[in-house]
Amino acid sequence: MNDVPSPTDTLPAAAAGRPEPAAELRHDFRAAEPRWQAEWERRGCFAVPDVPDGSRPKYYVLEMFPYPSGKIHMGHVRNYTLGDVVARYKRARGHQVLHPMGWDAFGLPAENAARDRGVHPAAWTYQNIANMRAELKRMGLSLDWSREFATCDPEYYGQQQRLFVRLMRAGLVERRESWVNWDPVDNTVLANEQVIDGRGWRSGAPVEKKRLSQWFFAITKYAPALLAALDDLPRWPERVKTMQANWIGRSEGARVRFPLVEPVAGPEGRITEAEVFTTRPDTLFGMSFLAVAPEHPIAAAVAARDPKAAEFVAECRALGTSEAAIEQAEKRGYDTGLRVAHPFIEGATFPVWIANFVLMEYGTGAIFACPAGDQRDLDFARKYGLPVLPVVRPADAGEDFTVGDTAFTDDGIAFNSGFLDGLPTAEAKLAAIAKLEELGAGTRVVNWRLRDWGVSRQRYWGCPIPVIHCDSCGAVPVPEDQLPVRLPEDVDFSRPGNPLDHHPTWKHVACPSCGAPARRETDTCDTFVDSSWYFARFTAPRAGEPLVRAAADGWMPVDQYIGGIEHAILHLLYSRFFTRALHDTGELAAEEPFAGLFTQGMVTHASYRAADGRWLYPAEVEVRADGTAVARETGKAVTVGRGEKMSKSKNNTVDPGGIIDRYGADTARWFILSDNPPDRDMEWSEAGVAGASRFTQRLYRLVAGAAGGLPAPEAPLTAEPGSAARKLRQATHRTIAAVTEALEGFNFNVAVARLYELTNAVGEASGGEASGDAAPALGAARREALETLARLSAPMMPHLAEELWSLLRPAGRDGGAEALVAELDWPEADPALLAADTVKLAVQVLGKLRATIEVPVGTPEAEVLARAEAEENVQRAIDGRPIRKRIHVPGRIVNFVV
RNA sequence: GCCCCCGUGGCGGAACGGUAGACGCGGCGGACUCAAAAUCCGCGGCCGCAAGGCGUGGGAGUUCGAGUCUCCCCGGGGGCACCA
Repeated sequence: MNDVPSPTDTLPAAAAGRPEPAAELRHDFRAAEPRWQAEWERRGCFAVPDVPDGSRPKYYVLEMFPYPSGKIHMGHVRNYTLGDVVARYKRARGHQVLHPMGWDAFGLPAENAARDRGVHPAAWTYQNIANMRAELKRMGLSLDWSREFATCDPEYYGQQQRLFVRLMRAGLVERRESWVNWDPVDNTVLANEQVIDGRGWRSGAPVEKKRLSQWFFAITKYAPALLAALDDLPRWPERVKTMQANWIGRSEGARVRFPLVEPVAGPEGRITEAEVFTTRPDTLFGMSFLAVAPEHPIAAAVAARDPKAAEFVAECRALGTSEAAIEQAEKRGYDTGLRVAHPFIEGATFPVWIANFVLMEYGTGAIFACPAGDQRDLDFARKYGLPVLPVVRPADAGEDFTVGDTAFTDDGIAFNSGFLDGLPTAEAKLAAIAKLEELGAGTRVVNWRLRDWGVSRQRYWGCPIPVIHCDSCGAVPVPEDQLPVRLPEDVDFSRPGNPLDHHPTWKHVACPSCGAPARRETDTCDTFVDSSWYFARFTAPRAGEPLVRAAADGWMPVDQYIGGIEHAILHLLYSRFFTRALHDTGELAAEEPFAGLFTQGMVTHASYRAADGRWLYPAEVEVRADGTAVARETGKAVTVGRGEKMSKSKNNTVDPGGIIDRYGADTARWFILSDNPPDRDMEWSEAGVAGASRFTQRLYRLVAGAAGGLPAPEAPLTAEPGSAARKLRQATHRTIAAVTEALEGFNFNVAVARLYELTNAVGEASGGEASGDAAPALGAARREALETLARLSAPMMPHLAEELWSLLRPAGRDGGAEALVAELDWPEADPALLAADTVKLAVQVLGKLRATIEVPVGTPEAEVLARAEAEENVQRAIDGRPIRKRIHVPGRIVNFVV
């Protein structure tokens, strides 16, 4: 990688031809890191049983498992470092910690590799996994690797097929024909969640509408539960919950039936009425027209007999998916000539239009329009000269209230509305619904934006849907004793379309039910299905059943889940649904998969773009002192982008492997944690890593230089009040408390800062060496401080922590009996040492700082106030005025009000 | 358009309603060195010689006291979006 300086100036210094001062005081991470990784492995520090044994409270830490693209990137490093801090900390706090790793291994890139390079998807995927596993292992993560699996293992997807047929039997999987989002580049269907701004989430191609037979998971059955349960997830970020709530999209209103004055012949029989969904039944008296979506059966019925209508519908469909339509969003309509009767106004009828702004997917695909109360309806009415009758006025407006080009959409008072006149909006809604129900013209309903989850994908490299289509028996689930339905290995990727469908023999099978010739389902599952239950599978990854109750119920839910915000909706919502479905089919007890969720920020890096649009590598650019930059080759100015997400296309990636080669895993981990709060985007910088590296060396030197001269570990910790030893002990114990609090709150950057402070304090305490009786006490205090540093930094820099610990407790070196830091409990802060002996108080006059005084803790208030008042600056600020009030917050502040 | 989050030194960022800027990066000065690197020591919000004054996007408010709480505005980021 070009922006990683060459390794010639790296450690050890001797390699670069420099003198190597005090070699024994240089931390050689290249030797130490693999050594400690091997020792953790040898001692089985991170392995746990399938069923938590109850000796300690369980804690399940999980990071979103990676897609095996071939190399780990900095986002992975950040993700897994954050998780490892939590895992190691919780382990030290006495929990039995499950911390597994696996691979989200199905997906289109493997098929693309097969097509472009002639490698089989399985070979490509497993090779990538091998590469990435080796990279991850170098990070020193405290993982139970014995639980590793890939979703493309037949042992995994076979169990998933088992779940599929069980969910099918439970009525949670359905096959039906529907309009689907078709990605013309990837040649497959996309879920609604995978369409972003009208384009496929992977290919970026404009999505087309197609009508196909598809498999659906009945996520809508869980819409109310998925929404309500968000309130019971206190350890989830608010914004993720908000995004999910918006996506589920609950709205209260009414369904209203409008009888057609003359019924029409639709494609599936006579249509006698139009049903609409509305959230504003209180505005029914302001109705101007009724509008249906171009895909609505009434539109189809009209189009069948009216060529102009047919033309309009065809135009809408063509435009419906193009970019232009999405951006322009011009409201257009066609008057069908049909009319509907009004439920409240005897004898009144209104025209029925086909309108391009009405969505077939939402509500009933038809609306009644009250232009005075809805901007879109108003725009439409003005364009086509339809009437506009205001029926809701602002509370402070009179009966003469009118609407111009802006609809009044707020709540107000009903008028021009018969029996609703004078009612505030909330009451008017209730009254209108009551009347509709009384007349049999409508009902109160709750409408949901969420659609069922279409999981069929016309791809090869995915979990085959375990169904067989039989002409007489229909869609028959594959019997469980015939699972897994394995992917065939001899497939042709050169032809477009679904390779499974092209396979000469694979799909031809006998019907499991009647034995007649039948066809295998050739669609595979959306890969989001694979990631919707992997967290539960980790609890018993080799079992012959999808889940083992004792294991799943023992470990689930995941106590702390960590990953990127980009999965706020898709993966997290699907997993929540799947967990509920598995709960309802008796597979596990948990109803929610993730009790705690943490969303990390991106890793960004500066980027450089030349005037011709080419992205330059950092090495091709000269950055000037004022922050501007020029291309080395041409001398022309380049645009400097601060903090852009690392991306190969922008040439601003940094390869984690190179960083670990040069600085070691601990330095990379430490920098990533220290830079900023983990939920924000962080900017990767060479200077920052170098600074982190300096600290690891400094800490090592501090411990290695002191270790030989320290008293034995058993030496008594005694320290006279006011002595240097006591001050150091207080700093140590305050650091324990502060780091603990910071780790609990995910404020890892603050934990790092506290460790810097303690390191500084130990360095200072060794400056003026104590003499006589004080020397042993200070020595013991220094041992305590250094041992504490090793133990508190272990979650973040686990290898260095072991190295330091082994210097301080040499019995553990090279496989000795001494415990490793990874096996130790978390240090306890001694409450008696948390408070200093004296405290500095700020003295304010009228809230402005005028002096600080230092008083012994516990000084009587009267004495504190007297000393504060006596300060010269305080007297000057008071300026002879009488003091009206004296405020004293012990240990914090004194404020005089004059 | 609706909803959410965020605005603090040159930079990343600290701060139970209680001394704003901890800690780090960069910078400056010094020591060591023939010199450099590494290391160590010191300085460091702004204005001012100083005394002092001003400072957490802007404006009001609550409070003895506001970066923190309330309201309005400005700016940045994100999510949803012809959602009836």
